[in-house]
Amino acid sequence: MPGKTRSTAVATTAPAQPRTPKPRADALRNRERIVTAAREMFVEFGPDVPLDEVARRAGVGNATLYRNFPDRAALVHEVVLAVTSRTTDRAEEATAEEADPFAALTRFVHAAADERIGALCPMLSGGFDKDHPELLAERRRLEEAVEGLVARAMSAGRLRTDIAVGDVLVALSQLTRPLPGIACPNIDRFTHRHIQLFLDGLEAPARSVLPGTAATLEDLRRRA
Amino acid sequence: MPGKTRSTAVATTAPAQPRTPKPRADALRNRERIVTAAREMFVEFGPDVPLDEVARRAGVGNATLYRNFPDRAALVHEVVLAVTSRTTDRAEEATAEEADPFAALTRFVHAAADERIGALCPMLSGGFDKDHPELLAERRRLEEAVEGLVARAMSAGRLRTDIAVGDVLVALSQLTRPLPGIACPNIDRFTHRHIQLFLDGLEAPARSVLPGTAATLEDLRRRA
Amino acid sequence: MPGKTRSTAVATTAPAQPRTPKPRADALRNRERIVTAAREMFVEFGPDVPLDEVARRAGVGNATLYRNFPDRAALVHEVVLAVTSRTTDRAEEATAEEADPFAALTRFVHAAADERIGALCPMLSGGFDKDHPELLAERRRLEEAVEGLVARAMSAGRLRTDIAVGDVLVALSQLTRPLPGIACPNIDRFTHRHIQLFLDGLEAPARSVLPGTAATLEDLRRRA
Amino acid sequence: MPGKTRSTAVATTAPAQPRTPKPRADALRNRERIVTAAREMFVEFGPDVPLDEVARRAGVGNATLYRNFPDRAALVHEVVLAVTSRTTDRAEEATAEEADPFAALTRFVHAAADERIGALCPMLSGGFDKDHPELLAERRRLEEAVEGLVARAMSAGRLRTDIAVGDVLVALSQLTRPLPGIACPNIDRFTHRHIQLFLDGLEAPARSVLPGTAATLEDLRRRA
DNA sequence: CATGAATGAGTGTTCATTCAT
DNA sequence: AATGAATGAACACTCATTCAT
Repeated sequence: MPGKTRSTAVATTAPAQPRTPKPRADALRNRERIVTAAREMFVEFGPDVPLDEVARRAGVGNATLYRNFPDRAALVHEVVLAVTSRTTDRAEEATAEEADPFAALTRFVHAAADERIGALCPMLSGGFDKDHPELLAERRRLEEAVEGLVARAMSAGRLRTDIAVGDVLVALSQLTRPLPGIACPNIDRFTHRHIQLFLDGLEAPARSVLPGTAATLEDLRRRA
Repeated sequence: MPGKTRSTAVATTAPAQPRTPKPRADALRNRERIVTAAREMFVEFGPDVPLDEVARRAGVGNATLYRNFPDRAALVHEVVLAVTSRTTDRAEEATAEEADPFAALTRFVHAAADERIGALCPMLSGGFDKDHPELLAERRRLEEAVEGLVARAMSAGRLRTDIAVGDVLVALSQLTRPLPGIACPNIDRFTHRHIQLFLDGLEAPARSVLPGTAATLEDLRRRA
Repeated sequence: MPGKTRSTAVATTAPAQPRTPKPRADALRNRERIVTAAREMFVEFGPDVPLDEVARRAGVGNATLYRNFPDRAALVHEVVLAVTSRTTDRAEEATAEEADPFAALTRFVHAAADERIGALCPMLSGGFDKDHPELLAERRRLEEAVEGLVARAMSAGRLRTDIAVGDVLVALSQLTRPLPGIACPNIDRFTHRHIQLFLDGLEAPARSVLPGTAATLEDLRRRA
Repeated sequence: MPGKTRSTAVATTAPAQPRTPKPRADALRNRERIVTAAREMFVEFGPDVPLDEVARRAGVGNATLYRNFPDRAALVHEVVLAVTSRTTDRAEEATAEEADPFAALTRFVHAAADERIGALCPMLSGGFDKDHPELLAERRRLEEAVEGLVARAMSAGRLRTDIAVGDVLVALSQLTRPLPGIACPNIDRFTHRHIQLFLDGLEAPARSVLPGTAATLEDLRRRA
């Protein structure tokens, strides 16, 4: 069921709240522009970009940004949510549209790179709540989707069996992680190569014995 | 000839220099402590740590740090140099001490991870001179050493032939790149797994056709 | 046409500029207060006063100062512009209102002292662009005005002919130059005496042969 | 009796002090070099030059400077003393060697400019004791010498009678005051012209009525 | 509701002065 | 006695966040 992209975060707690009269069209557009600008700039310059710059790129005043996201953590939260959601969409698409299980995994991995999943890494640093329920839910949705891809590929005997979804997602994130201040087009030239090499290493039969133990996404959260 | 670690930049090679009277023991020790502290903290918190914190960790006043390194760029420069040098040493050790070519490469890659080669990535962002002659020389030394490892493994038919030294070093750096604000021991639990998966993907015979073209270290420099 | 005081640099000449929406009243007032405070403090303590102190005297936060003037040079620039402009106004007033040519020059010279023209001297030292077009234009306006005063006095045979406008302005600036850290009222007690002595020396007929050659304002700029 | 230059400040209180064994030749030379360097750099860059730079120009370590002059005030004190003393020497020379009283005054004034008497102005700002007995004595010596020049020129009817020694010295100092950061040779091209104009204004008969009252050097001290 | 302006706290860097060799 | 190194306090400037229009 692909394409089930999350809607705005604040909107949906109770649908029948008379005190939030009307989310005014342009206000929503502003909010969206801010998130988009933030995602781009976090990718390009790291998660420490001056928020005033984000506001400028979004074409709004800085105070508008702060009205929508009370502090940097809130904005990071939203961007993480958005990237996770879009990545999950890619996983679901790959699941739905690729017949071959390993081809599905491969397609997802490269698509996730294009979604800048690597940008999540540096964003997880700062003091923002990685255990926020909303985030947890989204992460679980992602994990489930990728879990499906992994399980199917394993069942088909195409994937080595000593790895888990956490391994895929962490390595993938690291390999696609942007270098702050570096224009992205250039780095892409290499990342898809490296992702592919990594995929080749994931393929069955295993060519080595891996140290440590396979990782889930929750392991990752606990790492912090 | 392993272990040829670079000594400090200022250290006089010729003892008979009348104009550099005496490099005073404690001053050198201080300089060394600063570089060490900086390396640790750059790895742990990223290259934007307050220099005052670095000074505190090194146990010196902030001005002492500035006496030795006029600005942040100079300190980053020195740390990059140090990490590069130590990594090269590991490459030379592996070359000298491992008979099997692929085992040598494997040993080097894991050793480089322990040297935190990934810490170089975020350090390359800021405004510091990536083309400094000293750095260039050291980078060339590293490239040559790894080039040797790669060539030998290829000749032995153990390494796929559509990759180059740049692919190894970039992917390696990315995979071992620290998450700012995250204690390292935890991350290590995973990185060596992922490095190994990547190595498995490098092994001959190639399991896929790679997109793009193989990369040298100079390609990387030019990416910026 | 006296009294044509320069207005603020940003002030829009054409009222129909859609992209500079509204110069907000209080912001302009703040800007003006900063310039005034800076002028006073530069005169009193020299051009090296902590900008935080200037901000405090202006009754604004330091960041407000930096918002209006990105660095010290920008603030100096504005103050130099203001002092030059006000001095020019005095010259034009004297020209317009005094019938006797030498009386006009005399009046201007004493008025320029009261405008603290001497404060310009120390401000010309630091690294700020003395050739900025805006400054150049204003300096030319001043030079022209004083040139008029000098020429008229010379034509009337009241001024010795071996001097030029640069001599007047430089000597005047030097004689009225403030002593950093000294309250101004005291120094005034003497400066007008010395200015007068200098004027007496300027009067025709010349009582000596001057060394060197007469100076224009551009000579002065080139001195730096 | 010209040439009676003051000897070093600290040396001569009592010649037979057993606890100050021997002022070691090189130590004295160092002290002298420091004062000379300081005089030059105060003139060239103002009295705020980093003392480390002064030490470097003097060719000694910074600590040597601090051994001789416990703080900046002490160094300024010494330089003021030296300049005052040398200026006095010029006054005494002019008195002794010039027959014509006004020629003597003229010669002195130009000579004082060459001694950079103007450098005293900015040095009087900082927190240093202008009433130090040593300084007071030297200032009195200068005042007496110039008083003599002025009195003689007045008696001869060559000097207007509504001025005093303070007027001469203050205006002279101001007119020859260096612009920090500006090479001196250039400024000289103008100063001697302006001094001459001022002298012409001093000449009898007076061409105007001066405001305020004539000033002594002690008036100047009190200004602060 | 949206904005530009204001703010204070934080960081990089310099310098006068003291300390250890 | 002389030196290079060390230090903390000061200042310039930036940025997240709040306020007034």
